[in-house]
Amino acid sequence: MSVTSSNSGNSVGNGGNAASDSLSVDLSAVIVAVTEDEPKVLAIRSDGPDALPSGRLESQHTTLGAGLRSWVERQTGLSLGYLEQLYTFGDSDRLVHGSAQRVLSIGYLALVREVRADVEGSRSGGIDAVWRDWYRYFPWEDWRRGKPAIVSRMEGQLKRWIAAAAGKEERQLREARVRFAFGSRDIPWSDDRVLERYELLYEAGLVPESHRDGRPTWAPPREALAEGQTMLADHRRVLATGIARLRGKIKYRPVVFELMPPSFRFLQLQHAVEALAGLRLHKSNFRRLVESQGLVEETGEVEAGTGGRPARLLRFRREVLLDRPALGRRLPVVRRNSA
Amino acid sequence: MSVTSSNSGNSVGNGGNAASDSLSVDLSAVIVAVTEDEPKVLAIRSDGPDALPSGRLESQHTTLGAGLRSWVERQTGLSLGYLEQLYTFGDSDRLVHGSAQRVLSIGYLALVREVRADVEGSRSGGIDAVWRDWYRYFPWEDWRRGKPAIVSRMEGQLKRWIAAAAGKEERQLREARVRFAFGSRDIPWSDDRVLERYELLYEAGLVPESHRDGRPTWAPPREALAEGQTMLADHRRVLATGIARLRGKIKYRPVVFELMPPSFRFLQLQHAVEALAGLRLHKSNFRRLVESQGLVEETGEVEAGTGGRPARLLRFRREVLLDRPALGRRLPVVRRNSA
DNA sequence: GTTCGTAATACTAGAATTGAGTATAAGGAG
DNA sequence: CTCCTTATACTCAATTCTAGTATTACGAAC
Repeated sequence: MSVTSSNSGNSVGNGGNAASDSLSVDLSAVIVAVTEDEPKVLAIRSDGPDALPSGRLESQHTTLGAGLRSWVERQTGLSLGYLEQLYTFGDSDRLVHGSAQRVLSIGYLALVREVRADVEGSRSGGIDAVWRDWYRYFPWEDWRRGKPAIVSRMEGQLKRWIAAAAGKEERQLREARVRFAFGSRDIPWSDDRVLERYELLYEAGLVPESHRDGRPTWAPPREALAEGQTMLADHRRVLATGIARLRGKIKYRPVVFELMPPSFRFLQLQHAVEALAGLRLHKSNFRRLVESQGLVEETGEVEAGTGGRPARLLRFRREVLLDRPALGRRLPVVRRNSA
Repeated sequence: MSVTSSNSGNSVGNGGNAASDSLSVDLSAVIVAVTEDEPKVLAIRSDGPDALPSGRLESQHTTLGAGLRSWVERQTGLSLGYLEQLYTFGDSDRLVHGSAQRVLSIGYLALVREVRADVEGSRSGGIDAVWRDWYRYFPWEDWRRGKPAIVSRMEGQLKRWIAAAAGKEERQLREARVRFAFGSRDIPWSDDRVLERYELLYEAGLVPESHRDGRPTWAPPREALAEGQTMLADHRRVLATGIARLRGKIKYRPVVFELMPPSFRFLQLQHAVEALAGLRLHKSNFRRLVESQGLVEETGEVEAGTGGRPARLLRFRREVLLDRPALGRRLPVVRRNSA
């Protein structure tokens, strides 16, 4: 069955070759948890670089998301809570060898409530899945303890990449992109430009993947910067997309709670957000923000033994999931009359 | 080549059938323009219902987006400016007949600067492409002249759908979903929940598509509500996704300018945003918002003959595209010291 | 050639939200 | 009992929003 009966004859790409020359579709998942104030992602370990959990799409399930869910559950024993489609990656210039086969990969972001002990290092189904701190792959993204040293080193390298541009125009473009992604005097560093930063490093040849794919726009001195662990194929790019999306989303949707245990302390919540955003937050203002939105309620219990005054325990008010207005209103909508 | 060499044996869906049982991938595009203060979408006209421009993916181009671009340009003569991937639709429960073949469809959102006269009604390449006011497909989304009558009618129907729920729990869930999507006393109607509203109407059988697919959860009285024009297959769902994304995006990224002519008046800009958002905006506050962000600059010219005092013409400051900080900062980040 | 409708632009009082703290309470360890 | 640590409560100034009003300047109708 062809979806657009009216123009099913039109193809993307010049319609030379017939039906489809060997196309395969993978699903891959960025599965995130927060354990002890550190952001974790589920990775598949092997002799080569780590990979994200992924597998071939088959026509078993009615919904793409449902398919991913049941497959992850079977393979890892994890029950995914929140699940969201990220992006479909299909650029054939990112393939290791320009094989005739195009691989589409549909990336998903999943949030799970807590790391279950039996997953850590388990090999159910022959898969060796481990929880990894995601800053292992993106050390430059963690600003909780101030600007990481690696960022300064990168900035130096990027400056050379800018200087190495072909013409003046290209040079200015590169400079603007770097300033946008990494910040500058007037532009603050923004936590959710994870993908932009990674793409820039890829283009500048500062990340092993781009050499492997054979397409850096510039070769840095010697292996100037291989910091941050590589992943298989374009998985790091998918992960960057996931982190960016999550960082963007916590700002206007109560998704953090998908990562919290059923009851938690305020500071615990704050640390979780900080872990994800890679930033430190202002304590009392964060508290006010959460309280003013009615996102949590007290369980009635307190937790002592955390080294200070005992904290009241909180739980997420599930109701708000269906109530919460977008919260990021920006346009000045007319409320009553007037123009 | 298999992307995850470490676990290439694992497939989504139980690994019964081999490689792939006939999978085809389409690209489809929601191409938006604003003409004379009305939001337009490019539709393919035929004897059946309208369709979105779409075509089979082939392995010609290195990038999915580039493929879509060149194909649309060839077919319609339109040069797409802004292009963004929307979502990959692959739910096989939305297919007209449960054929064995699964169709994935990767939706894109494109913004074009202005309706070129030669496209209106042109049939370049045998395609009959027309610009349609998008409220033709979603009449309930236009609140610029207050709450549309159709919304009140829908609310009545939805109330019955709620009442027809199986158990108490299902009933409450339905109610919460309706309140979330359509607003209520305490929850304001939110312009960007276009998809949620459409999905709800689909489930409640208030939209012809759901009967066609044979899966309404409830049959409304007689053809109670067939308002808003249908589209082919799930194209209206794709369009809803596109509108929702665009409405969400104009709030924190300067994308409207992609739809404006090179120079324009303030009120013109405001009307464009209003057309997209389906809402009226507060004039002076909108002006302040735009000005305070340095999004525009005066061209030096004025435009008379608009019925009132002549307006200074503006142009978009392209620089901000690379500068603008996210603008929707929400988290209370620590700026200096302190905790 | 004055008057009226409409649009453009300027200005503003008051409310609400934020940023950045300080002050106080209440455990546990030594 | 004193100190360290964390929790919770309050505060104050700066900024940004809301909802206006006021003024300027055309074009058209009379």
